[in-house]
Amino acid sequence: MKLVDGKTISTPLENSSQANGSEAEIDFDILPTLIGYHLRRAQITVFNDFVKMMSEVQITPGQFGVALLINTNPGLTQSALARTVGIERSTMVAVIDALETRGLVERRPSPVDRRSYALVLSEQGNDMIERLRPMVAAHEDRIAKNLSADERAQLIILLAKIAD
Amino acid sequence: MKLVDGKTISTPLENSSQANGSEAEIDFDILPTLIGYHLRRAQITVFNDFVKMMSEVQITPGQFGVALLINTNPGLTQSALARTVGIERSTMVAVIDALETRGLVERRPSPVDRRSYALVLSEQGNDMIERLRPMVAAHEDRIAKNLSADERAQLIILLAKIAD
DNA sequence: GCGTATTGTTGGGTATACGAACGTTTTTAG
DNA sequence: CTAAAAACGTTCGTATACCCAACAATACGC
Repeated sequence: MKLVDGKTISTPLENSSQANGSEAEIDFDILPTLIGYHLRRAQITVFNDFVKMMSEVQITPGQFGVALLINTNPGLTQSALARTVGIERSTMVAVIDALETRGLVERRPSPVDRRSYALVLSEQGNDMIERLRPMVAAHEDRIAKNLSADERAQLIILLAKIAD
Repeated sequence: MKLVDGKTISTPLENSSQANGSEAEIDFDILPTLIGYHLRRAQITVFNDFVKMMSEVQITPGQFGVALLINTNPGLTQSALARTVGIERSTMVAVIDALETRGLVERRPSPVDRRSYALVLSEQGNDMIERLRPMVAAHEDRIAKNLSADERAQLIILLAKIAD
C-alpha cells in the first residue's frame, strides 16, 4: 500500500475571493478531528521513510515484520504467522512467496503436520535481518524525531489500544 | 513448550503440534517497540471498522475525505484536491470517477479554465455527507472506545507530530 | 507568439488487503 | 472407529491506494 509521498500540503494563500477553482485556503472541515485521518497521514510518512531508508535492501515494512518473526521463531506456520500479525492466511501467501523467491525464506515440510510448512530463514535471510536491525532502529528514531521518549512510549500504548 | 526452536534444542517431535492453533508463545522480538508496527495494525483495524460501519452507504475513508472536502469547498479542481490530500492527479481520477458514477459528484466546466472541472456535490452527495457525519462520529467513538478523551486528543497530537 | 507548465486522462506497475472456494490433511464428535 | 468438522495452504476475484510516463488540450510567462 504505497501511499502518498510525504510532502506537506502547503496551501498557498491569498486569493480567497474566488470559489476554489484555483488554489486558495481550503477548509478541512472535521478531518483534523478524526483519528482515522491522522492515522493515515502518519502511516504514509512512516511507510515512505521506511521504504526509502531500506532501499538498498529492497524490503517493505510488512516483509520485514514477517521475516523478523520467522527469524525469532523458526518453524512457524503461515497461518500462525498470519494470526500473529493480524492478516488473512490468503494474504500471507504472497508475502512468503516474495520472500521465498528472493531466497530469504524456506518452506520446509512440517514434521508434525503435512498440511503446513515450517518456515525458516535461509542463511541469507538471517544475515539480512541482522543487517536491518540497526537500520530499522535508525528509521524509528527518524520518524520519532519530534517526540520525546515519553511521548513515543505513550503513542505506542495508545495505538495498541486502538488495534486491540 | 516452546515452538520449534531451530537454534537451541530443535526437536521437531516434542511439541504438541498445537503450537500454532492454540497460539503458543511467539516471540515478537522488537516489533512491539516499533511505532511503524503499531501504526500499521491500528490502521488496518480502523479501515476495516470504517468500511464495515459504512457498508449501508458503501463508502471508503478515502472517498469520504474527498467528498467532504468538495462539500465544504465547492468548485475545487481535481488537481487542487489531489494536492490537498496528498495524492497524484492520476489517482484522483478514479476516486472522482467512482463518486460521479454513483451520482454523488458533478464535474462542471470551470468558468475560468477550460482544462479543468469545478467539482461540486449533487443534492444526493450533500445529503449523503450529512447522513455520514454522525456515522463517522460513531465510528470514531468505536475505534477510540478504549481511550479516554484526553488520550484521544493526545493521540491526535502525537500522530500529527509524526506526519510532519 | 513560442516555449513551458498545468489539467485531466489513460495505461502499466506495485503493494496490500479481503472473502469464497478448493483439495488435502488433521481433529473432533458420536 | 468412522463420519463430520475444522484447519492448512492455495488460487481467484475484488478492492483500495498509490506511483510514473505519456498524451492532447489549454493556459501562462515573457
